[in-house]
Amino acid sequence: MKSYHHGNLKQELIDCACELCERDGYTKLSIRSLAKESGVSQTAPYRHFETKETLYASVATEGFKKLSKACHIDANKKITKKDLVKIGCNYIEFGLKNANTYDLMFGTAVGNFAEYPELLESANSTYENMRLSFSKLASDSDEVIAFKCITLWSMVHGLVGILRKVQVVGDDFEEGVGPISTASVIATNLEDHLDKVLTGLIQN
Amino acid sequence: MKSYHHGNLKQELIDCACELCERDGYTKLSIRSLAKESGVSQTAPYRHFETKETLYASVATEGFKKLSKACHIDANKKITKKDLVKIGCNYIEFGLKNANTYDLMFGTAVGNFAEYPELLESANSTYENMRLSFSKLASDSDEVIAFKCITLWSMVHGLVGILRKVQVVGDDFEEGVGPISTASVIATNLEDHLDKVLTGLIQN
DNA sequence: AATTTAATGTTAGCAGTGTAAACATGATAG
DNA sequence: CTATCATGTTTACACTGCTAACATTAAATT
Repeated sequence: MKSYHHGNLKQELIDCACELCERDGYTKLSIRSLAKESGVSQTAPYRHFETKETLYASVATEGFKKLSKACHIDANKKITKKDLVKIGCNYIEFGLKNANTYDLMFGTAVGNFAEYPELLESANSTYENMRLSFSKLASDSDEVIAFKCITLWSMVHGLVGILRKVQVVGDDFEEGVGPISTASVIATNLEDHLDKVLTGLIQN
Repeated sequence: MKSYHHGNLKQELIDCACELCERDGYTKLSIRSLAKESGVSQTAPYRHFETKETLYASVATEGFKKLSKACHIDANKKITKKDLVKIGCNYIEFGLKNANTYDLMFGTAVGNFAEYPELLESANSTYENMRLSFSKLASDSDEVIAFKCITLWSMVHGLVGILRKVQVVGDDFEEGVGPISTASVIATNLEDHLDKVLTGLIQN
């Protein structure tokens, strides 16, 4: 004897969308199938999400919260280079393990973050977290800190993209020198790799 | 008096798709609208592209050819660090100026490159180009060369992603330290930035 | 040269999508 | 108790990818 009003539809839709997005990719997600999954009429979701993009924004927001948590470091203790390497590793791990959600967060599915305050907030806070960690590593100027932060971010972001893509590019054309084996070497030695690059970054 | 057979439909569809993809993003592209644009019936494209993904693959292939050209360096002359910086800059410029096509090339729209030989070929050749340039810079082992190549690639790939994304994240929350202004500093000093990172990379 | 075959195009139609409009229900505020 | 408003439903439209059956014409075979 189900009641006319669902009671918790919005949250249930978001949760369900997060799962399906991660499982099948956001392109496979449809509002209608989502509604059916929650046992509700096809257009019920529109009472909670103006458009599909709004739903995407909610999923992306959840994603940034998780990413933020994965890259968070205890603010009290002293920060070392090793900690930043850890942050980078955790970031990459998140990107690889939540690849489909990551696409939603950094792709073009959500056009303008500014239209979704919660998304903007969660994305900015992810950045701010990383920035704070850098600020505790050395007594650089704010500009230098921000610069290093963006550099690390683009580095790990790029690695997520390339490590994923390379799996899909097919076999190596030369033994041990092709992109796949090289990428897998990097992937299995992520810490070393990030350490090297960070060392160069920090000392300049 | 148009004839029943178009004569050059496949190429015209690809050209048109490339334009529309770049203008509106590949998600806005539909086979039907593409057919209409070429003055042909809705299902005519299916004689040349098994599925929409096949069409995507063709557009992506064109993209890699252009990227390859943009990152190509005369094989005869001696290669210096400056040349590699130039390659990186050209890569990033391509990614920013052809953002929507770039999404198609590096996103998940085309699942498995191996299913599309031409795409695989053009993507691998882009990598191979970059690898060759590195091999002429110093007498490293093949493994080291490949490693440096993947590292540069992921670096510039990441910068493309972050530089684009940051435009969308909204205003800085602190004067001059937010991601936007920092990213724009990097963007307007790309050469310096890449030079710094490459220096660290090459010397280790 | 005539005829078969294969490539390329069309028509009709299915199942699925996002979304808007009009209406129904029921929780809550007055 | 009643009016309001958030939430859900029904219906409908225009669009999509794609398939099957059929039409036309270019190319290959006899």
